[in-house]
Amino acid sequence: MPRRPRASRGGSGGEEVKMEDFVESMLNLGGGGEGEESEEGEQLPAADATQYKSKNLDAERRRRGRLNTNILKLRAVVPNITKMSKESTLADAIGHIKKLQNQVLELQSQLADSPGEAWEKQGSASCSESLAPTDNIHYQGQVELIPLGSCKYNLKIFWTKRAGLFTKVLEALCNYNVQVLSLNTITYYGYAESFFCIEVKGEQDVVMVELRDLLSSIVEVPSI
Amino acid sequence: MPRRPRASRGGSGGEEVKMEDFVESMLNLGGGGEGEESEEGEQLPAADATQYKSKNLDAERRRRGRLNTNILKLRAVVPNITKMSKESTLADAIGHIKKLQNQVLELQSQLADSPGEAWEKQGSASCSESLAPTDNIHYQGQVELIPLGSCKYNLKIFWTKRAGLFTKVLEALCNYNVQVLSLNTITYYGYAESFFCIEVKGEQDVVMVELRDLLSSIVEVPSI
DNA sequence: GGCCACACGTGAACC
DNA sequence: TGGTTCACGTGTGGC
Repeated sequence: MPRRPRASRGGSGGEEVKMEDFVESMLNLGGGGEGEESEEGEQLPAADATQYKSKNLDAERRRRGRLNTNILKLRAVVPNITKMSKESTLADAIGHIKKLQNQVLELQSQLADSPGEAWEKQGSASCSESLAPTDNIHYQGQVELIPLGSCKYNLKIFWTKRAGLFTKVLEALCNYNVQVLSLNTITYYGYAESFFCIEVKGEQDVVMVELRDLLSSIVEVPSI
Repeated sequence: MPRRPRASRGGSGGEEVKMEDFVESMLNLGGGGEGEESEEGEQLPAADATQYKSKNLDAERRRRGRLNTNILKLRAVVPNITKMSKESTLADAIGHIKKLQNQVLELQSQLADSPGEAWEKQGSASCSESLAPTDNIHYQGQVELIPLGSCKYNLKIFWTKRAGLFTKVLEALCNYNVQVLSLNTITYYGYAESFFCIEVKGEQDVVMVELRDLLSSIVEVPSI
């Protein structure tokens, strides 16, 4: 029963070919080499010796091909692959995403020239320029999250006042198990700017970027 | 043939459970429901009617479980998932990794370019300083609730800063379905005073006094 | 020969 | 209704 030949996993003899959707090319065998291995024909008493392909045989083949192609592409963008297997490829991708997100956060904080100790000293005058570091994502820097120390962050939010908006921000902070160490809010006509000094307890891992994006989606002006 | 039930993909009725290696828990069925469907026993002429589990049945089950767990974890760290499917999850992860890498590159270049340029970036400058404390406010009525109009109140809270205290206040406000219209907080060494302008939605009935008492019990100093 | 990772075909559930 | 996605059990090749 000639199965599809395996793609010679790297393992010890690391080949590291620039494999790019070559799986698709492997699927081009069409309907050529079919109709053999006539054994145990039991399902239907039709005269043909073939296996009565089960309605979605090639569709499933194609789906598997696409999935494997995506895994290969994923393996191509992740720098350090530990083991040449699907499972570890996914695990490495997860770790890489987390590392990249933390790196972005750290770089943004460095770029924002955060006067960290001035803010941590609660009570002293604090002056900050809320600047949009990069208009990288769709929101224009209305939320900034700047790491301070171990689990502490400065959180700056600039918004236009709307009904129930601050409540949603509070709910988001509650849901992410965030302790608010201090908060300063200034409000002027129609606008408000809040400066949180927050602390997170457990594995903050990557959830801080999630929290930042969530807050951004909350305070961003609704698309007119 | 009772297969494993499917995990009710999000799609329209999005549930968004915090799924974390719940796949592993689903794999704990062990070797319980086996031994049925005795049809076409052709492989070995043993007397038992069971299917002669092919030596690596549960190993394969475990492998599938690990792989699905990793896909779920991957879906957890990627912010915007388009479709709740394995293939698009991997595709989104690939796109997200590429975007993050470009973002890191851009941030690094911006950081390396001119360190003093951050001040010239666009953005509304804001400056806030906390007031000098007039250290004569020792009123033990730490919570004041002043009705303003229909459903609006002024809420003044004075407290000594403690860990997690403000979070509890926020939770209390959330639980009482309170909309925060505006908030000003001033903090000085060890103390903070917050001025909420809040609004309650539905039948506020008597709950406002409940809320005030709850807040008082939260912010009151622990009896030494 | 056991273990591990994989590809395969298939029934079933969901649009 | 098909089309699509999924889990399942199994065969097989490489350590």
